Amino acid sequence: MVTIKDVAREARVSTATVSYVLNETPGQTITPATQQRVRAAAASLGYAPHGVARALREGASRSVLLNVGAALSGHSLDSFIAGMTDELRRHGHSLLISAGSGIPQDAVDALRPRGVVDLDVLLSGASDDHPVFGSAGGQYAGFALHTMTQLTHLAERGHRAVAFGVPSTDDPLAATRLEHADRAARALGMAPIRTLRIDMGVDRAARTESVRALLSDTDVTAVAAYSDDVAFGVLSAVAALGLQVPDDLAVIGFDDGGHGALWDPPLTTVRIHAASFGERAARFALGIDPGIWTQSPSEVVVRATT
Amino acid sequence: MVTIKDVAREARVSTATVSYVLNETPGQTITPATQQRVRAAAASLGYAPHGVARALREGASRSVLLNVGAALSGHSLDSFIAGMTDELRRHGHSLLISAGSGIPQDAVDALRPRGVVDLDVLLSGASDDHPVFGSAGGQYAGFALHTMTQLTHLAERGHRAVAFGVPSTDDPLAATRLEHADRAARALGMAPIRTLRIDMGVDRAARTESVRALLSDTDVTAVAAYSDDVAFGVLSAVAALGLQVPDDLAVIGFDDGGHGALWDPPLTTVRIHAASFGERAARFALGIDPGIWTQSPSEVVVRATT
DNA sequence: CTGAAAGCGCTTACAG
DNA sequence: CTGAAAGCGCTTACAG
Repeated sequence: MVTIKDVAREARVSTATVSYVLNETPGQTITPATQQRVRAAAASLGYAPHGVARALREGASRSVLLNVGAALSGHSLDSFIAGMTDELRRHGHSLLISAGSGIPQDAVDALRPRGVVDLDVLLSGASDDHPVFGSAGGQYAGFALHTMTQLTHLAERGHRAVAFGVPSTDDPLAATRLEHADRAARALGMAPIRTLRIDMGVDRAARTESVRALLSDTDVTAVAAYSDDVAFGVLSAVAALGLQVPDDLAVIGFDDGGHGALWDPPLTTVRIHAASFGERAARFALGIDPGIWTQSPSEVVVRATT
Repeated sequence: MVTIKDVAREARVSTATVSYVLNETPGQTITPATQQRVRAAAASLGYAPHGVARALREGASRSVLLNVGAALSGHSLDSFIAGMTDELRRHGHSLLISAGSGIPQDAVDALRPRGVVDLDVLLSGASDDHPVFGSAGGQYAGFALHTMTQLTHLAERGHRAVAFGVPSTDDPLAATRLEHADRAARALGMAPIRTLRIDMGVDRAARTESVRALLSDTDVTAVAAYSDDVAFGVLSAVAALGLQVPDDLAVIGFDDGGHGALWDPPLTTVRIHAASFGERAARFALGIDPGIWTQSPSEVVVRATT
């Protein structure tokens, strides 16, 4: 491998000069001729700085660690990661990813990332004024904001009594999401939210019974689902009951996975602009101002179930 | 932060001794009493080795870079990553992930991973005898093997003329997968595979027409789909045609995403044991023998569409 | 049985 | 305007 010493020898300068030129260190006064020689030497030798040596010297590697957490599911993750990767690369950094509960200390010790972000923490939206996930000056952050998008659509269609559909299996995020929904419903002047638990297995009968009970026991006219998958479960139950969507019950999914368009009827859902979140997360981790939102963080994809 | 020097001072030994003890360097002869002192000092100070310094000295960091590639979709990725992470951790390594086409050189320069794996390359299954993805002594590797699982199921149900359903949008993996399917069909004594292109947007009419044409122009009795999503598209077209699954046309998905169980009728599909692949990929990257398969790499989840 | 020292490849005060 | 040197925190021949 070629090191800074090789470049220095080739350009007939010291390693310090090579470092100054290649890093464009401010406040230096290297003559253009020397700079030229250094750059030419670096290029001809194919020099690439040794990131680990640099990290040792600087105290941190040019990387950011993202923990995607255990709670995660949903289709926006891919684009979140893509957005974060792109923005990080623009600043000369790489993305490291871990998956589990909490930031893995061994990875931090091994790679010394410059920044760290834990999606589990961010997505729970504990802090409404978070620089990454907060709306521009608004009251809702992260998933709370997207849930607001979801419920607002229902409110605009005239629904006043709504249920939030969650998987009947334990999901660590379900309780948080339910809170978001209830808060959004109240803010929109709706009745307190109901909970609809949907069996996500092959037990169609259980799903059908849950929806039947909801319809007969309450005056709920719409279901906001935890995910597109939960929405599919509700949809199949409504069909099994011989009822119509959206007339007998409106349904809206969450975190558009694309296949909602294939369902019959095609599923209305919330599309999360996760790439923007990823970019903001990257800037936040690097200590750069994320700036103001240039687009809405989420929007409703209207298809046929509302 | 606490360094090896601090531990050495606390234990009243040199840094070399600390290193030997903590790394259990073979061929050393440190007295149990000294070892005891060193370990106690390290524990009481909460010492954790500085991975970057170690990486500089050793020439590589204790990490492996996984590029998940552009071609990727499918639900087995999460468990692949989880499996790889777990196995790596068992060997004291961390997983770095990038997403794009090809291994990002800047990340390699920055982190100097000990190993590198490119999923795009592995999944195309170019090499049948690959230590990670090859079947135990068999002829099929990676996705080729799973496609074999998929087609074998159809053959066992008596199907002789089969179509492979791909998204009509360009997908870099589609051509490769189609080859796998054709190869599997021939090996199973079936007719050469047909191609069924499925529009994945809201254009239900296009999907219906594709399936209608397939049924009227050929003697195909079953569709092996590129993904569960493609299978859903076929299913909705069959329903729109007023036909029955599996009697008029059998359908099998690929890479079980769970929501196939919610469809009506529930989708038969192929479950890929991706965590095992992840573990093997980790061992391969570290230069450890992956060993023989302890379970089949993929299996058919029989539900109601075949 | 244990310690002093070199060196991995950089960056950055400091000297001239 | 540029160079010699220290130092980031480790590991590992080598000496004793």
